[in-house]
Amino acid sequence: MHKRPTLEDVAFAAGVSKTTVSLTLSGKGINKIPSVTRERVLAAAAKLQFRPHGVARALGRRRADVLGVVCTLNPFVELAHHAFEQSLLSALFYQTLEYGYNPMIYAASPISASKDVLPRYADGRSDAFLLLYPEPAGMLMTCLPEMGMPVIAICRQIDGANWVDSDHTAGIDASLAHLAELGHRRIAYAAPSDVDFASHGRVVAFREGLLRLGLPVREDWIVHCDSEGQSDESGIGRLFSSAENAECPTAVLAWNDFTAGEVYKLIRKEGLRIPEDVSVIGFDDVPAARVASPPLTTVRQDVMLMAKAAVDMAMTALSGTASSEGANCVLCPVNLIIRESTAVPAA
Amino acid sequence: MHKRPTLEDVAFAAGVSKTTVSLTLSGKGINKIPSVTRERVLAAAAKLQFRPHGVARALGRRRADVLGVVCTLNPFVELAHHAFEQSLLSALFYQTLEYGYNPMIYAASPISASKDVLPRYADGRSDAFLLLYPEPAGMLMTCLPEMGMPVIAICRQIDGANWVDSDHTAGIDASLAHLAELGHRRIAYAAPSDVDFASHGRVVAFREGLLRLGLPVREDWIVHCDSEGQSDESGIGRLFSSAENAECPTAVLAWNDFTAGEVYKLIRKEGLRIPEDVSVIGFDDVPAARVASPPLTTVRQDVMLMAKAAVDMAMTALSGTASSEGANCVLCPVNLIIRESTAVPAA
DNA sequence: ATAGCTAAGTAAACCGGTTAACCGACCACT
DNA sequence: AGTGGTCGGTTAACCGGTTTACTTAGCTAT
Repeated sequence: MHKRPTLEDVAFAAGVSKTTVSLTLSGKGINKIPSVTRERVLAAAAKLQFRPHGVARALGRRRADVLGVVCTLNPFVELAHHAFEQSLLSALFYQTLEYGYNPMIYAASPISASKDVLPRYADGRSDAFLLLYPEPAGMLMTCLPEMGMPVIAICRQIDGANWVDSDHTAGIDASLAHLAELGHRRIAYAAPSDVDFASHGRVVAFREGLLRLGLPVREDWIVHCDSEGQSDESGIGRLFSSAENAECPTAVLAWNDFTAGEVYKLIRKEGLRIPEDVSVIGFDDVPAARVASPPLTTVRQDVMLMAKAAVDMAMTALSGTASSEGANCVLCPVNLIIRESTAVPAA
Repeated sequence: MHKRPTLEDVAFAAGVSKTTVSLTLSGKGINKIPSVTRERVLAAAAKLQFRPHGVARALGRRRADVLGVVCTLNPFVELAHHAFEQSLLSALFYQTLEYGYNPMIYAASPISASKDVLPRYADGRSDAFLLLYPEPAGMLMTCLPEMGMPVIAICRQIDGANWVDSDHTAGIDASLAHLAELGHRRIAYAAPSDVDFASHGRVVAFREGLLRLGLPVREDWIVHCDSEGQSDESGIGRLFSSAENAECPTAVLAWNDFTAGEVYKLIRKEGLRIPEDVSVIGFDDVPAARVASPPLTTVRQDVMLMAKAAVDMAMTALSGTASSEGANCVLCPVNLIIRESTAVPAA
């Protein structure tokens, strides 16, 4: 465990200068360093077990070969809520490594609210940033680009910025089309209470989709649905406790698979069956969707595709062709995975 | 987007030397720099929006404040298989960030087989490494410590090394005790075919646990069970196709929750019900276990606890107190989560 | 008066690479 | 003989911090 050898040690051992060693090992000296010297250097490097020091390298090249990945890591929220985000993270890691870069994790909120922590981000240790679910007007989305840091927003569409997202509208449309084809005409939407009904893409798409199908949009059927307990009053149970059965929805689109799980519970609490009485469709296609009972029909987001798009985008931005000025956007296709939570509605 | 200010710029603006600025900003100059100078420096730094360059800092201090996390990221394996690993990763990230360190991701196999990529690891960009499921005799486990890199093995108990793992034996014992209490006496074990029955802790604990309970160990009831399709011949189905019903197991311990899902399918293929005919217990408690049908009784590994132990261990190793020589080991407690996949066996 | 100490700060080396600029030798050509 | 070009390197600056060793002024103690 003696001190690690440096470029200079190798240079001395090979009887050449640091420059020659650097050029040889980096491959930049091709057609400048004759092979006889090359061999000498290589032999010396091998004998000393030389390994370039990554930090020094990064400093000299002004490039770290690292992609920052900013995400929310909250220990108080059940990990189950984050199954999709975790899959996406894994996919991002995979794609980043494919390019020979290493992903480095940064925490998003609530720290990012403070201006003091920004130095921890744009400090040269990462060449670009991938932001998962960034606040559109947040510190990071505004400050990092200002400092010349390429930034890619993931799962959030931000005007004027680079972003990658799934085509939520297509997913909702496919869900509605599937339900319509089965014969459903009374369709509700359930989302957690922190989702803004007025603005979010999925809810907007839901309304527009209904209209396009010639179905009425009932605002009282767009409801909040949180984890068990607090959902009774404002929640979904009310939809099905209507006196006249003809007034109940026959299908529910859920915000995501986790919400769909809550919907399952609440529907059953009303004594109804899935899918005989009510059909349910989720979003994301997390692993649990497949093993739910009944297996959940859901819109699958292709995390590997999204990850590849995001990392590609970062690499393009880093390659520094001036074209990197215009914002790049990618809307990834989604797939409706039809399982057993959807069926023809009861007569 | 003009060039980022450096220490020297701040020094010039404040009319002092680089050293003074560095000392002031790092806090090391306390009781050396009078507050009047301090204020001048701070004001200059604020005006210029100075942010120390992390890479330069790391080079100078010979410490990067980064923890390397080495894990397997294989795009060809369904992400569903990795739910537990993903949760553990998230927990590791969280705990690492808590210490003001950033996690950096490295790929494990199959790359790690080659000696050429080691430079990418021990190159000064990470101060220590957390290895998820490392090969006990692999390149990383042997080489990194040799180079003076602290290494923590996670989910794998390696002699002479630092490691953190769950108490698998306790988990198996709790499972067996639960089944025994319900009245089960014929218990099988199912694991994927890449698990070595002879050596792995869980299987060993299974055998020993049966003996301790006075139950017979039937090697033909310790079976392989892979994803659908290839499991028919060597698999679990055979256990239940025995002519005499009295010869069938009444309960199955599964390698993990994913395997338990396969077991569910195969048991049902034989026309048996869970838990009425056969009880099933998993391991890990991934999100899907809760929503399975029936909800799976399983041994929960406390990922946050494991992560904290691992990161603590890394920090201790980095703090450099000589005591870091002896290997540290932590066996984390687990909890049997009793749901609805276990019941009294049929008479 | 002078050695000795402290407070306040600085110069310069250092970390370990990358890279721009330069240099000497040798050869070819005019 | 002089000019220019290529080959095969080298020197030294640089990246942006940290840290060691040293300085200088002012004060005290003897």
